[in-house]
Amino acid sequence: MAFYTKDDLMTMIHEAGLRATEHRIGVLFCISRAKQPMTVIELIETLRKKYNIDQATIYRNLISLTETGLIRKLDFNDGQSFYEFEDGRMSPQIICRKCKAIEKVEGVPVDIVLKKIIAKSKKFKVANQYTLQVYGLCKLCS
Amino acid sequence: MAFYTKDDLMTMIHEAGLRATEHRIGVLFCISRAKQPMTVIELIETLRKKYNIDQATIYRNLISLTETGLIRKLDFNDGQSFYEFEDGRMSPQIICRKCKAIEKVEGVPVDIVLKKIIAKSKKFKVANQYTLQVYGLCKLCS
DNA sequence: ACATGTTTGCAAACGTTTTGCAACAGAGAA
DNA sequence: TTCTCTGTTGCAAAACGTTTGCAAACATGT
Repeated sequence: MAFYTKDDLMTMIHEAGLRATEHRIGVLFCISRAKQPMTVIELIETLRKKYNIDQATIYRNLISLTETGLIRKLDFNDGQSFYEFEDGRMSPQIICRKCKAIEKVEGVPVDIVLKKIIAKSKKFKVANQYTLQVYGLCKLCS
Repeated sequence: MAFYTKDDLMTMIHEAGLRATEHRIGVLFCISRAKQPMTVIELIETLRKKYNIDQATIYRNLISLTETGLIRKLDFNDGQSFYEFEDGRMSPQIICRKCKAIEKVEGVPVDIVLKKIIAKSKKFKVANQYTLQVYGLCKLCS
């Protein structure tokens, strides 16, 4: 897990073609230091306390940071949206049905399956992103 | 793709421990005959026209039918919820970023990857469901 | 420091989903 | 068939997460 300084993030934001405002850096910093993908609710609560950022600003920053590829949006099947720092490596996640804990499982060769899916598909011949979510009960809840 | 009569569906609903009301059968029938997973908006529109069902009733039926495992809820990363008939076989889907077309790709051995994920996981040892969504551009849009 | 276009806060609007309640209807028993 | 009990429905209102319009504030390049 990367551990960027605010200066690092500022540079990334500039390179993405956005202005490095205090609030935008704050949003990105918060997401980059989170141990798990964060819900919008968590982000609003945290950022309002820490930097007194308006929720509209947070939503707008989540959009701009997602569009420029600095963060990634995740949707699980419960209506909530999660955001995580974009580290360039997409990985499958396991989600606990009970406590909603999310574990990112790295180092699993998903590409092979993706290729098979595209090969079997009738309507697609190119695909560049995926989400693989596994649902179960974590050791603490089972 | 299964092709159930309303009587079939009535039996399924009974076996799920729910009352087979005209409206609940209607909702399940509509979903079971759909060629693609349907959005809630589509369902509300269709069912209001066809059976004059209130939207609150539709939402409540989607919940009860999902809870009893007769239908399945799908979330893609665009905020909309989709529902499809539960045929017991979970399959990966490819979604077109542009036209939002969904193709269900059957016959791909995903289980192998799932086992690897669980094997690598630190917090989980059991998992029973997954969603695998691949994003790209379909042949018509690319 | 200035000029430019971006970003922000506020409040209001928006679309989807949920709720409370009284009326209704399905399923089993009499 | 009729009765009874409980699950289900319609309606309207509320709740919820997200988006918008606008004027003020700000970041960046000159």
